[in-house]
This record gives sequence, structure tokens and C-alpha cells, in this order.
Amino acid sequence: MAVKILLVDDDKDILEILSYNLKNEGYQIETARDGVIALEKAIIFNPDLILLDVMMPNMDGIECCMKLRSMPEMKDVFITFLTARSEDYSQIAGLESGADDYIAKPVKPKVLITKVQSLLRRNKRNTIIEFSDIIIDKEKHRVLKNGAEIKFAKKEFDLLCLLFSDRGRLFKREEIMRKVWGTDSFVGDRTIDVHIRKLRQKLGENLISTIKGVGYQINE
Amino acid sequence: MAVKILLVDDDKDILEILSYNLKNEGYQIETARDGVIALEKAIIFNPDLILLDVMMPNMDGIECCMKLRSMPEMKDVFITFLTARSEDYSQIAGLESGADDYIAKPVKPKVLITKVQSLLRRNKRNTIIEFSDIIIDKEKHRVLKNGAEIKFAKKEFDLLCLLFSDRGRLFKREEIMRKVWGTDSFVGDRTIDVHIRKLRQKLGENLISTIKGVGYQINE
DNA sequence: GAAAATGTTAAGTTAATGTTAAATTATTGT
DNA sequence: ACAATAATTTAACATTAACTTAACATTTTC
Repeated sequence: MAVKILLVDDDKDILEILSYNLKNEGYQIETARDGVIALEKAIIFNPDLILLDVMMPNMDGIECCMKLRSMPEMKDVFITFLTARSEDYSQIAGLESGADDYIAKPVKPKVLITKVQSLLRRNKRNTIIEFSDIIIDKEKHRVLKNGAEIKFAKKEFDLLCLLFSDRGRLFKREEIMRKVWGTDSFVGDRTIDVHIRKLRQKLGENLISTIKGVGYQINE
Repeated sequence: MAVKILLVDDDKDILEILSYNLKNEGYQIETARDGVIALEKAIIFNPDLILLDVMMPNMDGIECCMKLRSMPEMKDVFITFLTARSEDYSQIAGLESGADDYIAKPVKPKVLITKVQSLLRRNKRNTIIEFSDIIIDKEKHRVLKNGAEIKFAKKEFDLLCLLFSDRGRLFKREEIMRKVWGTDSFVGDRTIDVHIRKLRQKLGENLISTIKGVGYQINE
């Protein structure tokens, strides 16, 4: 199945140019003129990536993004904002609202394509992660420590993969919640801790460090 | 019986060059210019291997691949994509759609032949699988445990072969469903479990382990 | 040192799979 | 084509592992 991209912008010309260029690269494209239409199309089209203009009539990109993230089936979609350069505002509000990245306007097609490729690669390439004596194979759902297999239940494994997807980076509790449990689930505060506990038990107490009030990270 | 290869590409020159080289090696070749023709020829020709260009008019390689995989008689065919450079794009979407491998374009004939040979060898090598006291002969559809034959019905056998094709690897339910039952069948949730039960009854309760929420694997 | 946040354990709850037998569907032999 | 037989799927209920919660302990921050 070709990679599907949903383009959302109120400017007809931009839609056309980006659409043309992305199609040339073999992507399957749908377009939407505003946030409301985007939501509808997203459900039907089920894209892998959504490129979302921030300033639009009816519903702006940020609101649209939040609505998208609240849908369980959109949990794994990449969302990237298209934003006029001087609006740092969107860098703040945008990434808070659940987007993965942003691209500054005006968008040069070649830049866009490179960015899209790397975004999608990031998504899947990390299928095998190695770190000191730990090997994680996402595809096979397998974890080895010093060559011995250790079994992980689903949520534990998801959490582990998330933390290891960017070692050393600090993951906020809110982000962990969203990416592992989804925005629609309402589980208590201790749930994350308990899962962290399990990881520490299985992989060693010094692997994950806590930043109080913020989140967790893998020690490098 | 000569090994049959179906070549699919919209570029006449490529078809000709590859066709010439593969015929020289003793393979029986059919060609198709697009995905639609490929589907038709695949049914008549019943190839052992399909080399499939990704970008084609009418129906692209990825869609074609999915259609092929949804046909029960094409379940065991090797499908390999021909893809511009080693674009991550095909690694992502292509292998998801049920292909076994991909070859980067431009294809050098010698490279292709080596790859084809190793693909087909891989196919044959796995025809007999040995593991502790169990011997599986795919060709003869035969299973021995401690030298005694145990009979397996077709679906049971397919499932067994799939799990043993990569021991220790975890097969996700979704993947098992696709590879044993095909993408177009709609059987209930308990069907896989019941078949797993049969395997456990016949080969021992400790052979297969369950990862809840994910799938099954052979214990190593 | 009080408040807030996280750690820890065990028990409670839920969701997924296990299991059996019956129902359905293919296959085979006549 | 038909019954006989075997294979496969479904359905109902049981069981289990995964996950969540709750209660209390500990640590960090101000």
C-alpha cells in the first residue's frame, strides 16, 4: 500500500503544487481546504501523514490537530504543521497540541519531500534498536539482554519502545500517556509508574531515570 | 520443471534486458506491462517468483501485490519489488503489503540473477525444518516427532510451517491471519486459538508461547 | 518539614486467550 | 450426485495474563 498523505491548506495553489510534487514521488494524496473537511477526510482516507496548515478558516490547524489526536485511530499518524516562519506561536502551541513536527512556509517542494521521507523513515527504521547490552526488535516484539530473551507484555513493550525511540530524550508524562495509552483512555496517574517499575525490574534499576514533575528518560 | 518468473514493469527496455538475462539462466519468463495485466498473467502462468515494479500506470506494484496476496493460489509465490533506488518508501509500504523482498533500480542483471537464485534457494532450503525432536517436511506435508508421524490438517500445517519458518520470532495475530487465511477471509477471533490448541495437543503444550495482545511464537 | 510527585506492592478488574463441543463447510469414496 | 468423513469455523463459557487501581511509603522540591 502506497504511503498516504493528507494535505490540508486553504490556499488552492499550495495544495496543487505540493500535491503534484508528492504524487510524483509515488505518494497517494488527498487534500482538504480546512480543518473540518480534514477531519472528515482523515477518517475515510486513513493517512500515514497529515500536513496541516496552521491558519485556516472554520477550524485552524491546532484545533484540528487536537481533534485528530483525540481519535483513537489517529494515534499513530504523523502530523506536521505548515507554518509561516515568523509564527513561533505555532511552535509552542502546535507541538503541545500533539503534532510531531513543523515545516516553515514557504515550503520548497524538495525540502518537503526530504522531510517527508525522513519522517516516514523515522517511523519504521528503528525496528531494531541496540543499546549497551540490550537489543530491541520491534518487528519481532523481542528484547534481548546479554543475549537472553526477556518477555514483555504489550503495554510494557510499547512503553519501552517509546523511551528507546530517542534515547536520552526526556519524555513528558503527558506524551507517554498519549503515545502509549492514547488520548481517549482515562487511566490513573500511577499506571505509568507501575509500568516503569516493570521495565526497571526486567532491565535493571539504573536504566531509566525520573525527572520529577516532567517525565522519564533512558540514561545514556 | 523450469522455475517460472513473471516480470512486471512499464518500461519495455527493462523488460527486454531482464528477460534476456534470466532466460539465459534457464528460467521461464513471462512479462506484463502493468499491474492489471500482471494479475491476469499470474493466474494463467502460475509463476514461482514475481518481480514487480512499484511505479506503474493503471495499478501500481503495491496495490498489485496486495491483490495477488489476496488470491489463495498466490499465497506462496515470491514477490519482489523493483524500486527506484533503495527508497525507504518501498521498505515501509512494500513489505507491509505482503512482498518478500525488494531490489533497487537500476537493476544490474548479474545482481538480479544472484538475488533470484538466493531467493529461490531460500524457498527450497526451508522445505525441511528440524527442531529438537520435530521434523517438518513442507514438500511432503509430513511431520515427525521422535520418528513417529503425526498428521496435520491443511490449515494446521500451514500455521505450523509459518511459526517454524522463523523460530523464536513472534508472529502477530494479524500476520498469522494474513499469511495463513489470506487477506480476504473473515473468520472469527477464536479460529487462530483453536488451531494453536491443535498444534499444542499434537506437539506438546510447551512448544508455543502466547504473548497476549500480540501473537504467538515457538519457544527456543 | 509540608506539599507534591513518584515508588512500590498487592489486590481488583478487564480484556484476551483457552477450551470444548456443536455447527458448518469441504473433501472423499462409492 | 450422495452419503460418509474429515476439516474448519463458530459459539459459549472458563481461565489466565495483562492492566489498572488503591493504599501506603518514599523521595524531591520549595
